[in-house]
Amino acid sequence: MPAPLMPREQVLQKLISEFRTRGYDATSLSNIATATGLGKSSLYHHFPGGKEQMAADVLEHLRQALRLNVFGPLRSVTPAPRRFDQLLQAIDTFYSGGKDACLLERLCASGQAAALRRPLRSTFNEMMGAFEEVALDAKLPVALARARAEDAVVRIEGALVVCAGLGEIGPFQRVMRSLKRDFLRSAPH
Amino acid sequence: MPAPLMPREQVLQKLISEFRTRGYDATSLSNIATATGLGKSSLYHHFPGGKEQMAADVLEHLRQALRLNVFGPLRSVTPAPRRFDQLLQAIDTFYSGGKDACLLERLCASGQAAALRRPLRSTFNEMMGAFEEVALDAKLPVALARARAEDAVVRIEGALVVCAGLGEIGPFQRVMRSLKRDFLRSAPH
DNA sequence: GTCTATAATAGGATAGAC
DNA sequence: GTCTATCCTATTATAGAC
Repeated sequence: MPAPLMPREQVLQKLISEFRTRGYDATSLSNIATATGLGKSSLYHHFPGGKEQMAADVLEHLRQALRLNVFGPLRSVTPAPRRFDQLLQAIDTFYSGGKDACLLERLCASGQAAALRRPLRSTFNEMMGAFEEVALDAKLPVALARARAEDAVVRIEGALVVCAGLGEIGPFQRVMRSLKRDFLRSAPH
Repeated sequence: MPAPLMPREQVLQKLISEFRTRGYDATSLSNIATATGLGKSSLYHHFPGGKEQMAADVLEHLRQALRLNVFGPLRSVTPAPRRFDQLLQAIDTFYSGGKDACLLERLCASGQAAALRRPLRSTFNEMMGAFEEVALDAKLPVALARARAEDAVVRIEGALVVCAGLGEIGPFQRVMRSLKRDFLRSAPH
């Protein structure tokens, strides 16, 4: 029983990276084998359900990572404006300033979208929930907080798509700046 | 030499429809054969370059369709506000009110993204250009017109992604309403 | 837990008749 | 311009040794 070449955590990271750059359907097991340095049989040891399960596990792992690294700052006792900056900073890092695509979007655009309906839905909801929570903490009225949270996620996802299409990171950076400036404003947007 | 079962225009429509719903990489030639009612060999007659060429041709065709049906209203002599409403209406129809995905986004998320770099880039630019043109016509300052145009496309693309993820059309509809209300406003957003 | 095979299938693509 | 039949390759997936 040889020792693991790579901890599961790291395998999942590689999977996410592959899916984000190539897209889910365009990523073959051979691609994954190369990226991880593992043979196909080893991959089936980790993911008995094959590629389909990789998608599901990777999505679940992403949710945990988001809770830990991105939505985490929200639970602290730091005042809302400071926490919001941390949230934006984490998101900026997460997407490499607009260079990397969103895994959720890649999975939505894949043949697995139907099978991943529920986890996709709740991950998007969690993401919007995180923004809404900070907005509420900053004393924004509930309706406004909810609307702004949805708009923030919409803009982030859209900026990543447009950046991917243009091959530029400008749109993402401008969205981030705009959010930083206006998201918590109590005045009309 | 049998008569064509389906005009090329219609074949391209079916292709677009397949790619939008299943994603490019998840759509097989068999899927396409079924959807069009054509055999694989017939498909290769129309697209000698195979699936790769289908993506390229479909993208080029979309550009034409956008110019004709979506950006078309811009060239008319109708006053800017009226033309903007027409633009939004065309976009709403084009995406079936948020139910259908964006082909551009699907192609960006596919294995063909690299090969389609240029046409993808210029189609996005054309899309933003259309918005910018109406904004300029409504006497918005150039910098503001450009910023709002980018933001409009970002929001539309993002809303479609979020709608796909949630399985709801609410976000898209709210983006459309928001654009209709604020896009041409000369005051600070 | 990883490997080297190998199976089984599906995918993209072509040939040639009509 | 379409069809049937076929080819080739890549892909997912499995078996079994270590």
